[in-house]
Order: sequence, then C-alpha cells, then structure tokens
Amino acid sequence: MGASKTDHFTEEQNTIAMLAKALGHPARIAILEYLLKVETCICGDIVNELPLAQPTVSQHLKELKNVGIIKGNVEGNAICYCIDENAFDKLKFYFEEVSSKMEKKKNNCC
Amino acid sequence: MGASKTDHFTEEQNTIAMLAKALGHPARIAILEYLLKVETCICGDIVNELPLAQPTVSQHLKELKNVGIIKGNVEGNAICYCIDENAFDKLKFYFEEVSSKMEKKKNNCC
DNA sequence: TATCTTTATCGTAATATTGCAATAAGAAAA
DNA sequence: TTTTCTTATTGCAATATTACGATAAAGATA
Repeated sequence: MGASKTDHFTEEQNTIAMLAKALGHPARIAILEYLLKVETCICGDIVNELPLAQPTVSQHLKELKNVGIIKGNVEGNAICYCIDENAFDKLKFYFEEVSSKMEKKKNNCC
Repeated sequence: MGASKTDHFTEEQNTIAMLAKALGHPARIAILEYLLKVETCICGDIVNELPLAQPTVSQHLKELKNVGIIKGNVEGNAICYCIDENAFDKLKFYFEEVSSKMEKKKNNCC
C-alpha cells in the first residue's frame, strides 16, 4: 500500500494531519523560521540559508504552499514568500484545544 | 535519496519536525483524539475505533510512542496508552512562539 | 497445561518522500 | 536580441511510509 486511507477519517483530522505533515521536515521548519526572522520579504536567498540544493528547496516550498502555510507573490523576477497566518493558526488553535482538554482531564491514568 | 538530512539542521528544528511528522497522519490524529475523549484508559479498543487492521494501528501507536507523544503501561494482558503532555506541549509552545512572532511582525509584505 | 485475549513483530507489496543534476521557463538587464 | 538571474519542472535513484496477513509473545483464564 503506502497510501493513507484519508477517506475513513473526518475532514478535520485530515486537515490537521496534512498541516502537521507539511511541517514534518526540518528543512520546512527552517524555512518557516527564516521567513519569520527576515524583515524584508525578498526571499530568494532561502536557498542560501539551507544546506540543500535549489530544486530541493523549491520542492519544500511547494509543499508548504500546497497546504497553505506559506504564500508567494511574484516580485520582478524573484518571488516573495510569506507565512499564511490562517493555515498556521488553524494548527495552533487545534493544539491549544487539545491541550486544554488534556488540562481538564488531569491524567486519571498512566 | 529519500532520507532527510537531519544533521544539517538544529536540534530544535529536528525535534519539532519529528513531533509534527508523528502527527502527520489522520490515524494518529484520531488516536490522539480518542485518548483525549475516553475516560478510562483501558485502551485496547483503539483498534475498534479506527478503520485499520490491528497491526497497522499497533504501528501507528509505536510511532507516537517513539517520539514521546504517548506512553503505555502494561495493565494485565492489555496495555494502557495515554498522552504524554510533555512532548505534546513542546510542540504547542513552539507554535505559540511562532504565532506571537508573526503577530509582532504584522506582515510587511505579501 | 491448554486456551484465550491482547499486542507486537515479521515479511511483503504498494506508494510516497527526499534529494539532486539537468533543464526549462520567465522576467530583468545588457 | 542575447545574456543573466531566479525559480520551477522533469527524471531518476535511494529510502521511508503505509497497510495488512501471518505469526509470535506474554499474560489471563479455564
């Protein structure tokens, strides 16, 4: 097999898993942190920041863009990539919700 | 290749990516939610909750346990699985930190 | 002891991911 | 127009993930 059985889970479960998966690679975490650190958004130099070849970085950017965590604007012949707060917050809120449910539960076990 | 170049990234980047990756599958999100919902922790019936075969569920549980998101206690001949708040909170705090940095930045671009 | 219950592991097949060299595509500059 | 610069795409190889049937391992029960 190798393919996830996404059709058997709820839409939310699939969405959260998709977002988490997109952040499930150190290069993509590094990209996120770089976009956060940098003031101006002329982000062609992400490639120089990462220990990876340009096609590989481009692929990681594409994955982040596919799930909506970043968005890109064409800026001359370069491209300006930015974090899309909406998608990111969706994940953050979900984790906060889980965390507060855990708080209420106050481990009855383990 | 197919293997991530983890040695070129910071320890934190690798840790966060590892945790995010572990949650990057709807079945594992469903497991998390089930553990959160259930009052008692006699959790052998996770298998019945999921649309997956027992070996597959066992594998997903193992992955969550490997990264520390859940922990398991032997309880007779069954096993009691629980969420490990420490590992989970590490991820939550990271996202909150990123989120507050985004807030301060107030998109100068895109 | 023999059997049942529960969970883990093995083996295997299908598919996905990661990475990069080569190359293409597009806009800017000469 | 030709060149240059930046990013995307293609093609491929290596590895990882997902899924499950078969089977093993270990404690509980008869």
